[in-house]
Amino acid sequence: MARNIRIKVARAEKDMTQGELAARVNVSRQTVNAIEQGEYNPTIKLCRAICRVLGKTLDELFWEDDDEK
Amino acid sequence: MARNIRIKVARAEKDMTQGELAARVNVSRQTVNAIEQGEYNPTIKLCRAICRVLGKTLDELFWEDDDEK
DNA sequence: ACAGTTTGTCAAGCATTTTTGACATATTAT
DNA sequence: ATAATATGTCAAAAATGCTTGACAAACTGT
Repeated sequence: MARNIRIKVARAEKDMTQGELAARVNVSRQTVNAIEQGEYNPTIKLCRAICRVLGKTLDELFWEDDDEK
Repeated sequence: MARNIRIKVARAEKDMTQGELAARVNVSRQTVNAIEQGEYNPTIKLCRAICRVLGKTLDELFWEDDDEK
């Protein structure tokens, strides 16, 4: 699964740590880390929450052209 | 959780049944039905697969302004 | 009215996300 | 160099997406 560098960048733009983002979207820090590392697929609900906090759209943060898997 | 009428519409535009869409994205028909009924949150991977088959973007099919939850 | 297809729904079980707690490494500032 | 914060990672358990099989209700065409 692909690492999601875009979340990391968007987080940097907001000067936010993984822990802060995790708190804002009500998940554990490990979950945010795992998503950035591309270790598993979050639910659409969590993706939307992350987008709202980071001020981005689903397409900007979570679209991928290549069929994973 | 909100019913997703947009998938139903996009499916109709492609003249595709729930069963056909399910086969194309490798999930069960019940899963597609449950998503349209808004009964649970699919993973982002499944959302992307649905978007590719229906020729839509994540924002078009899966964005929601109101915080569900 | 009838047959065939599509959709909605239920329940039990399997698969994977997510949590919790913990620890090592990396980074930043003093 | 030291302390403090941030990140990466592991393992076991909890939560929830998803499957399978089945059946009723709704829709379509003949």
